[in-house]
Amino acid sequence: MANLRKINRSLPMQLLQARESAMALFRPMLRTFGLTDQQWRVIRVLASHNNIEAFELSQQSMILPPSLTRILKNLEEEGLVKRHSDKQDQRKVLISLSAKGKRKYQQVVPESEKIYRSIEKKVGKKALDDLLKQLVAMNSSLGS
Amino acid sequence: MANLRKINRSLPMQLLQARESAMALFRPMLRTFGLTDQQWRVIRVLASHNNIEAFELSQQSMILPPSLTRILKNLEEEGLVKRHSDKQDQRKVLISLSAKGKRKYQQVVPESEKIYRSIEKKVGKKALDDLLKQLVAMNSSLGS
DNA sequence: TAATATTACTTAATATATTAAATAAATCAA
DNA sequence: TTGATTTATTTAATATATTAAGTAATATTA
Repeated sequence: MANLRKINRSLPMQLLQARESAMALFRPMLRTFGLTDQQWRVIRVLASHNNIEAFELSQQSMILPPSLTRILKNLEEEGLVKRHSDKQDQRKVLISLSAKGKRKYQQVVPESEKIYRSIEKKVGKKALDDLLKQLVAMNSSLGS
Repeated sequence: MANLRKINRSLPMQLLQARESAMALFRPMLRTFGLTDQQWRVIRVLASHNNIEAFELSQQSMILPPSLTRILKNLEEEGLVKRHSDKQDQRKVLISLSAKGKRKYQQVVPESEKIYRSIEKKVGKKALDDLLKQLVAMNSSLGS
């Protein structure tokens, strides 16, 4: 049967595998803090914004709005985030980290940095920087 | 508050975004064939193996066994794949494409190639080749 | 300004992801 | 050869992904 390019030369597949390789190093640490990958993405974005709109948060954390709705509900129940409705525009929901959420973030940061540095060590700092640059370039040329 | 590296310099985040940028180009085409991303990954692996073990298929398609179980169940109900149990080792399940599955694959291949070439054009063939090489290198140095 | 359209989010329905536990067949060790 | 262990897969439970449809508030326009 005529074949498509070998799967190991498929860009989306290699990206998926690369992401898995990387996340596999972070995941056990996140789990010890009781966080899923997605929850950590959300908390991380929130840590650099006080009061961000749900739509913005959705974009920056790469989580679609319906998923975000449930993730925020769970994070709110755990007391890590707070939701307020925008006074100017009652359709909008503004989200921020609670004090507890900020503490959680501060706890995770150094562990995350450790792992990031171990990746830099394995892959090589230059190779990693190059890769990041290429990914950024590709993302912009694919019009993300 | 002390911050982690900017999220746009995070490797896992860039990989996620890059994959999304790429898949966004394939997804509408796959949907016109009634296929999810994962179903297509499975079919694609099956197309280059006649009779593959579930575990091997899981590895090559980057889908964990519990997800694969359901995906195969759905593909089987649609008549695209067949399952047999291994005569030598009754624990194993061997999977293959049906004639209908092969036809589906043959229909998708040229459309997929078109999209791949359009990506090559946007990103540049050399840049794309370099990126793939770096991803392969990273995957092996992270011991995937 | 009333009808329409748009925006921002949520709900619903189905598919997949993740972790743990269960099952059944094969292998190993005493 | 039997009992314990390992292997290959499935089931279960909960979380997230995706698409479509729904809701309420805001903006537009005739």
